Amino acid sequence: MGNEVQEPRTLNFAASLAEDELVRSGRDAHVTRRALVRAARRRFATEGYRATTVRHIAADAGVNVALINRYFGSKEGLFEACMSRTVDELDPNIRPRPGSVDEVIARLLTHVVEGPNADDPLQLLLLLRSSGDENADAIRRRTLEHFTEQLAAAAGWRAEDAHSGPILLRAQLAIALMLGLVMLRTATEVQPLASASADQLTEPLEQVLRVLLDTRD
Amino acid sequence: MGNEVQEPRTLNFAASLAEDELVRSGRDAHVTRRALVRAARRRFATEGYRATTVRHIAADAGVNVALINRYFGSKEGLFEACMSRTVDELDPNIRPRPGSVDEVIARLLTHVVEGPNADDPLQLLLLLRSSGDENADAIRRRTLEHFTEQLAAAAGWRAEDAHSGPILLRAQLAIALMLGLVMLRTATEVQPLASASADQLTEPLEQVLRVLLDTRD
Amino acid sequence: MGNEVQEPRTLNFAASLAEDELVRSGRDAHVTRRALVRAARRRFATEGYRATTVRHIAADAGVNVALINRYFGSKEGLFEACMSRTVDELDPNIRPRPGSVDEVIARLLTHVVEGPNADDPLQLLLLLRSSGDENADAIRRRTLEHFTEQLAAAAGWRAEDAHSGPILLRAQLAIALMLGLVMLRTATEVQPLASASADQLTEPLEQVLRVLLDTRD
Amino acid sequence: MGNEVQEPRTLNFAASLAEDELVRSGRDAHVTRRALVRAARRRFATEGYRATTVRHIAADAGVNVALINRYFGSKEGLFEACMSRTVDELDPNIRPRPGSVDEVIARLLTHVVEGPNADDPLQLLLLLRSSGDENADAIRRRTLEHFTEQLAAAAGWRAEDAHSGPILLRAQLAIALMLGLVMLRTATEVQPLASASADQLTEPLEQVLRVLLDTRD
DNA sequence: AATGAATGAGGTTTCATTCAT
DNA sequence: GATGAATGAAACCTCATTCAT
Repeated sequence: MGNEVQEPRTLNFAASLAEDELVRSGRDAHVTRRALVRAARRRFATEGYRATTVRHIAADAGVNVALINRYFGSKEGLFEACMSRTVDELDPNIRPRPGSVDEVIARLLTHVVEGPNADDPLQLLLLLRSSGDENADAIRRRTLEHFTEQLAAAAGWRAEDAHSGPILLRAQLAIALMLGLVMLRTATEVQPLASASADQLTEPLEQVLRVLLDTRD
Repeated sequence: MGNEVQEPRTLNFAASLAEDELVRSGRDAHVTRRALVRAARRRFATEGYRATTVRHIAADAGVNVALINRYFGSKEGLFEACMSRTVDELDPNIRPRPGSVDEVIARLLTHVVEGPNADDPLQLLLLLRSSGDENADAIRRRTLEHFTEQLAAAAGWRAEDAHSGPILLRAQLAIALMLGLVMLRTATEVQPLASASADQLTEPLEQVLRVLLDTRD
Repeated sequence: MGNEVQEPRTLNFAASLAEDELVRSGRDAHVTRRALVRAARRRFATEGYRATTVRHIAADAGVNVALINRYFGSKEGLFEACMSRTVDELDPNIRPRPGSVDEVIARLLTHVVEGPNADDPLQLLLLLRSSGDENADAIRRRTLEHFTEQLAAAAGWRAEDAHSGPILLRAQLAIALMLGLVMLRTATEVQPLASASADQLTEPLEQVLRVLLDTRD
Repeated sequence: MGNEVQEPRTLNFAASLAEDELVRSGRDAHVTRRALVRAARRRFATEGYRATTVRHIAADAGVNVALINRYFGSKEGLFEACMSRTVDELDPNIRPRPGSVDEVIARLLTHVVEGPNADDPLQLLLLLRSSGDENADAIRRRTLEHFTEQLAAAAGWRAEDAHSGPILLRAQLAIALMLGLVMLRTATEVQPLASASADQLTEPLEQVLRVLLDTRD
């Protein structure tokens, strides 16, 4: 009564959670935690930290609000948890593996424009969202810089090579492009980008990324 | 824990306002309004709509909080005013003028990386910040799309030419890059991008923008 | 801008002020004071003290808000002035004059249901409105009691006659009826009372008042 | 001067609440809601909507202010709840039952001057208080008109009888009298009405009501 | 382990009032 | 004498959090 939680306009948060996490049988701390993190990540990424209320998150996850404090101590604690999990999931994807620059670019594109998991691009957005929490923000910044180095490394950057400085910057520009792209597609939903297909995006993006990252002559 | 309004760590908002606006002579509505819009734009752009409090804005501008409501009706009204002013100032800069694509690119770079006015890049960020206010958000989206078309037009796009669809998308990718870039430099302040000089950025950016926008064979 | 004063739904306050008081030539303290009191009385009577804002009053009177404080010290001071003026204007009307009870009743009816001046009934309402101001409220109560005694006197009440106590009570019931009537007609605007004509009201009211006040056997 | 919230001088709000509602056992939403409605009704009725602050209501009820919003959404929501409850409690009392006009009059008198529950008369006052809330005000007016018809029906009024129009008006005059009476006794507390006993009031009131409502020749 | 009631801090806004011009 | 800018107090409301069950 006078208490309803108004739903956002464009994303149905709860609906997109895996069913086994939303419809929980009742008492399983582990499952509850995961459901909360998942719900929180979507909200934080798309709406920002301050605009996200813990009640929304709890409602999305289908659990009681008080559990957020019980499990994560505070809203900021939950944000940190989201960030850490994002980092954990991101890390294996960006680790430079044997393979040419082309392969790195392909992996990046997959993650950003045609991820099988719809949450993949959202994880990137989380790296832009500040919570004001010192700890989380430190993680956030460190992750972005780490990400930059990984990408640069795949493009031939060597920390000990003073000459390769520009590569770092170029890698970061690539990241800037990806972040801007996801932002416009997901949070801002501006056309025609928001409804562009993976096919339409692949060509120009590949071109740009190659210009930035491919240093072979 | 968690609830105090923390002062931003990296930007000294009030200090960076033009002195003639901070040290206000006293009673001049016009000056006060401008001081408020300036202060608000910085806050909104760097911290987002929700995280920004009217008290902070007023403090930055050196005036009483109530004046925000007096002059702009509400926080949302102030946001709209910021947006409108941004649109007004942005528009002449992005209008396609006689000149090659190169010139457009040059103007864009100037605005983003070496603007004489330190607030220039911030204006772009406003275009990413949602306020929840229907009106302002509509303006925001429309501006982004208008911006896209202007940029595309400079690159040879013609609305009536069905074949030039991809150009629109490419122009928007250029915008995504610019927005991501400003975001990382200004709000996130990630290294090495945040402290990169205009010189360092110009070359790779020019290259990328030309790949995206220059359709001459 | 964002500053408009919204007008009430049913009464056009400013419009009903005498023209010579609204369209003031400029600088005449006396006229300004009267315009303010008139405007204030309407607002206070119909909307209550707290719901009335000094800005509305000033707008109705067509003068600057600050003048209220200049002339009356405060909102409460203005309320007191309204009350006093109401008392002054009411007093001669209720003074028992030579004549039978019938005449008193006739005068009362005239004042309440067919006053030539549309503001007459409103003055009564003011006697119900509390401002929280000690002074004004004392005046208010005293006036009501004085009013009661005057009416009772006309009906044959003598202060020194212990037996005539009930007459006082009956007179006050008559006042209660008048106040309730004006309230329902003016502030609440409930049908069919609000749109009943003087003709329709006269008969039943006369009957009731005679029952209450006419003690002749 | 002027701005402090002054405590009412004559009614001790909290003290007059039933003890079981003030000394709340602790955590029972149902009890809390009722305590809030009770406290609110007293304040709204005696001081009016605008002059009543939610803090006062919460203090009277002995609970935290935020609960008003939790349970009723807003101050206006609480007002609506008060109104609805008043309507519900009033309705059975005014429904015309088999019996003569005399009986209706007796019931009315009981409610107004010798109600076993001291809050009974206050409920009537709520019908006079406007909140500015469209919804509540519509209910308010409708209730008054419904009340009029019920009373008129008991006095022989038939909707389909064109000749009985005056009865409606007479019934409404009876209501006006009751409202004015309660107003003067409760909110204004003017003497001698305020301290008159039920006995003293019964005779004149009965007389008047019979004149208004008894249409038997 | 989980729930829902309750709290307190802080946000936006309104408004009477005072200050300069 | 009059105006409009500016102020500070307080009102309503939201929300993260804690308390009892």
